[in-house]
Amino acid sequence: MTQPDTKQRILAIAAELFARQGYTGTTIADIARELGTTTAALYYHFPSKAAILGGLIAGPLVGYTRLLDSLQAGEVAPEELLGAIIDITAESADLATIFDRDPAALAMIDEQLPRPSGEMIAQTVAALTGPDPDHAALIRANAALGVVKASTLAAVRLGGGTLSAQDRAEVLAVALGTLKR
Amino acid sequence: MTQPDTKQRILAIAAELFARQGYTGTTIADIARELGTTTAALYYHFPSKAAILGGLIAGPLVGYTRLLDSLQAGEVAPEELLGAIIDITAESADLATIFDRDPAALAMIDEQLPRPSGEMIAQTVAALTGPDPDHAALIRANAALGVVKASTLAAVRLGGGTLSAQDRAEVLAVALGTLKR
DNA sequence: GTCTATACCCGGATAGAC
DNA sequence: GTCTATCCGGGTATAGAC
Repeated sequence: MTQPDTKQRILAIAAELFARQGYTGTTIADIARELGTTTAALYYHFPSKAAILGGLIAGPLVGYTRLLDSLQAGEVAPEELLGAIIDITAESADLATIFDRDPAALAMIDEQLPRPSGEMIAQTVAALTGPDPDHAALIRANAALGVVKASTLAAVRLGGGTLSAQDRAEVLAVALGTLKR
Repeated sequence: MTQPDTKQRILAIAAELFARQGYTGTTIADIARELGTTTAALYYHFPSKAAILGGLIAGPLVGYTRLLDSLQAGEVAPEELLGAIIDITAESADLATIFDRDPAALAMIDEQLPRPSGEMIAQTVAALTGPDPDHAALIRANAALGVVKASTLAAVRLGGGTLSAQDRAEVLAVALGTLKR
């Protein structure tokens, strides 16, 4: 009930501004203004701008990492995998938008990640294609991820910030459809 | 046969660097270094960095504008429309990547466009859904465009820079599949 | 924890000689 | 058409008082 601490407020403000204006397009001064303080005050809570972004991804990242680890363990049905990615995307739509739109931001924190982002994507594609994929299989796996990203974000926008169960089912059905010939 | 004039070389270099590092992530100095001159020399050929980007889009833009105008005229089958977009995307894959990844770049030249980019996209979606679309139709139209973007670029990458007829057919089939329930 | 003030750097752009 | 030199603005980050 109490006012969330300053650190959390900063993260909330940053999430919104980064999503709206992009990471590089948002200045420390922008965040400070919204926060009602000066830029110097920000540096008491975070050592750098990159650290703020790092604080934003920390949460969703563990979820996605866990998901990828479960791929290692055994077979995961595409339905389950895509569904999970849809949920992660919807829950952190702001964040997905940031990285979708600002590769510089991604490059900036790529080294801080447990695994480089490119590897995580490759791993996801591999899980969707199965072993020894041909061109068509790769195209379809990429299509499925493209669908998930594009239409989940579109659906969240249409739903005013949330993904309805109906829309989720629709997105999932479409994404699964791309995998089948 | 002769060495392409400097203006064209600059555009070629910029296209590659913008695609690799993003628009904001590429400096005038980067381009000049690759060109083998200084930054000042660049400004003899182009009045600004934005003008270089403007020079890059000029070509593909007329193609896409023509396509949208043909939508106005009469009915265009989704197959034809999506096929055309696939071709435009493949032909200017670098460019597509730039705008895919750097909305700041898009905003920067949005005013120079004959129509704002958002309007062009809305028009494209509308052509795919038909009149009075419901949520599902909108999701599927966005999915189709997401497929076209993501998997055309993936296929071009796989093909070492070109889109084979086979891959084109595959992408188109997948994209069309998302529109049907 | 927050302020004022400022250092520092980097990127875009210009002036003017050659 | 290209150079050297430089300006200018903005953005990150720091120093040190309060």
